[in-house]
Amino acid sequence: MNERLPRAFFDRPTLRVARDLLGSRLVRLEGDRRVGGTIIETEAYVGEQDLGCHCRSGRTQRNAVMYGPPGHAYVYFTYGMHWMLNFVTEAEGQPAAVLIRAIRPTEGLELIADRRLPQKQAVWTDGPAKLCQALDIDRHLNGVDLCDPQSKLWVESGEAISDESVTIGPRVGLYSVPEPWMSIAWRFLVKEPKMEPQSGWGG
DNA sequence: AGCACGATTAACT
DNA sequence: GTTAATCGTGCTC
Repeated sequence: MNERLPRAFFDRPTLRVARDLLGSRLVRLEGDRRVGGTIIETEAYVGEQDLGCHCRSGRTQRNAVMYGPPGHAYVYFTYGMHWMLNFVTEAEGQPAAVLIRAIRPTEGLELIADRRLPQKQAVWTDGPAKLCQALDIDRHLNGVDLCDPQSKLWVESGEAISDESVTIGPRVGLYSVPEPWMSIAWRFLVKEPKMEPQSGWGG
């Protein structure tokens, strides 16, 4: 089960891709060392009509990757210090992507520790900027083709996640976005005993 | 050219 | 629960 997910996986409705990414494995190759983990939280950002999406004002230099073909990485910078990793979905010309919000680290823990200590392991990769720091993901990976056998970032199939194990809710961090986009339930989260969701999810 | 703000995090009280 | 950190981006003048 070490094969990259094919472009057809990403060339589908964004909500389905976001749901199906749960349980799959994010892999980053540093030299000959694998670093990564199981995807446990995602969010969907779908098209120019989605006022929470970076494409709400049309195509710009920053969001251009989202308008390209599916299966590419859209990596952007925010809050003056943080990087975010997304996967482009749907057909070329149709801007949409899935934000990777959290993974459970499984490979390359020593490399992750180098970049995340002195934080505790439980919080090494439980946020979108944290996992980018842990996997050393920044502007250099923007636009990378996840389906190119040569690229150093990709996704592999992993464990199956049943619907009973998935929590669905509103996307995080959209404060001044009009409804229904602020509250629409486009966030997908694996229920895990170990990694408790953030506030507002009182299970 | 200037400005307000952001798909967040970590360290506070 | 609150807030500083920190700068690229997109919008307004």
